[in-house]
Amino acid sequence: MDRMIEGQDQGAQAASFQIDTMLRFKSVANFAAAGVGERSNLSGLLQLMGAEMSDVHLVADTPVPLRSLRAGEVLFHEGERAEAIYFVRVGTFKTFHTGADGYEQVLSFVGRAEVLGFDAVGLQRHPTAAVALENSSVYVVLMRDMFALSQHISAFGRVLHLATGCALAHSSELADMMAAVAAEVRLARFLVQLSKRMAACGQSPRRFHLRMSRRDIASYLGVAHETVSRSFSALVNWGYLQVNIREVEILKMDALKVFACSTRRPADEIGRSHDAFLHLTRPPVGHRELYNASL
Amino acid sequence: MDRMIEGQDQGAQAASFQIDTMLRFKSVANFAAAGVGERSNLSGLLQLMGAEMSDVHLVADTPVPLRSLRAGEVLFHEGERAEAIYFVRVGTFKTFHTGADGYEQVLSFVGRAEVLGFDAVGLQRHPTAAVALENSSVYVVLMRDMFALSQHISAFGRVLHLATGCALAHSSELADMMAAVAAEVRLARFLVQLSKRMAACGQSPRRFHLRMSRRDIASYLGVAHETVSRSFSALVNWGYLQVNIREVEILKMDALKVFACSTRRPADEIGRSHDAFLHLTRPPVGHRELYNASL
DNA sequence: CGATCAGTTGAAGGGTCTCAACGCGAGTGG
DNA sequence: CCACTCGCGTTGAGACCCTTCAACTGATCG
Repeated sequence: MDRMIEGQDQGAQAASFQIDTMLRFKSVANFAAAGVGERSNLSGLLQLMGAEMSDVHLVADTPVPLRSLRAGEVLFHEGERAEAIYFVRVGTFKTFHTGADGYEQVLSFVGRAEVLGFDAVGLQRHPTAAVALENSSVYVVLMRDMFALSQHISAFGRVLHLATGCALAHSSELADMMAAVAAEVRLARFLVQLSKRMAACGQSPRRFHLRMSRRDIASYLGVAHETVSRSFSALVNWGYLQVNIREVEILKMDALKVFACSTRRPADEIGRSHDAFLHLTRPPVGHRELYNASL
Repeated sequence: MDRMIEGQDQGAQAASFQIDTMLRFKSVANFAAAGVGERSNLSGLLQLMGAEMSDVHLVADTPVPLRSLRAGEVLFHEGERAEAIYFVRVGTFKTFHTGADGYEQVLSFVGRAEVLGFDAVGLQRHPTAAVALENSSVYVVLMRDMFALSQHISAFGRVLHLATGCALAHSSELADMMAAVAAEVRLARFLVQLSKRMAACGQSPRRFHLRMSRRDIASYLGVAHETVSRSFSALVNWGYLQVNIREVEILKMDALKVFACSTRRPADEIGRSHDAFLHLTRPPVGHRELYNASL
């Protein structure tokens, strides 16, 4: 709403956009000197993001730097000047916002073939931080190259739009998560969402390994980490899944999904199936009727 | 419905209460400058979004359809086929997701010069619905035109990227909102955020009119609507602001911002300790280090 | 082997949800 | 014009889930 374009290269502007893309990639050398490891090219990025092969071969030789991170390493800090956006090639990240009192609010978990740092576009600085949860590597696309690339290479423009659209959709899932008042429901939704994303990556949707700690999950879901632990125990007791520290196996996927759909009850809907007596560690479905809409 | 152009010109307000909405729009400087005269071409859109004039004049004659909506009217339904993205020219919208049981989760409030419906890019259908909270109008950019426009017209590409980046940043603010467990803090953050956005639109950040109902706010904040009401009362009692139904006036902006920063735990202690109302420096009881995770 | 951290579980207290009731304004139709 | 309805907003009271503090286990590490 205020300043927009002036951030990256206001002097350049329209004229610079006519410059050949390859020329602008001189900056790659600088980046490599700054500690970026091996180099890859645009075709790899586009394939990763699922672009059509017919589009890919045209631009196969455009270089794109790559950056590898160890578990716990920081990709970018909060408030840092935003110099690039990133596409996750392998690994997992968490993005978070640190409050004035030091409270760490996890905002998203980002996996393979997803974008990182795009929310810095339009601001000069990253509004969030990102750290690797495991050994990972990302494609690095400099901000000043982004506009040119998306204009000159249609495949990249499409990929970028798709990825940001998905990122936007993901962030609304976070709201869905927190919308559920009951902590067990939040956790169930989290697991269902995770399961879907595992499936999308070609991995098993029923049995997977959590990359994030209980504290991260707790922050993401907006509850205390003890509550996450208790919720895991509850879901196990009810037979939905099996848990061993960070190994999760979903035993009854359909039932879990149904359970995950329970939301705060709308004001106009009145649950009549009231049974005040079964409220202790019991039925997998239908317990705590107060929060479940009668199905 | 009592809708008014809140903000800097209180004098003109009282008189314009009874005047037809459209007439009032013409009388306000902002709208007059933006050109209410149905200039439905790309240059209007780009100006709205803050693009540089040097970029705008080059493409001034590309037509872009416009759509007007009355208060309560639906822009697009959830699950509907996504055919376009929208840029808000005038008015306010809410986007929301309807659960299987009918619970309506509000995901965002979208105002002037912001994007709507971009999360549908990549999916064929809108993952969320959008309805107008007041009489509004939007620029309509068809999906099939979007790629071409952003490739051939650099200004549009920039504007699109910036807008989506802002949308992403906004959605993370929602998480910040829900992260604060205390309901009063959530509401305080909501008001602070709203205040900033009003200021960004050139309107008064201290006194404004809420376009959304208590229920919408409640859904957005993830609490019951009664709790929102109680939280308003609490903030008023503590002297932070004055409220009359949907009219809000912030009395102590700095104190409110400080209060909004408190995470987790009794908003009580902070709010009630205003014996000496010079209580600006408040380390919010930092005993929440437990939530800091590894780095 | 202490030290530290992640994860689990228990007990107590408090904040929020739900269920009520009430006042208020707008739209409606007799 | 007025009674009526309906939705919005407020407030009170009780139930209950979550937070907090605490202790305990097991794993990793120097």
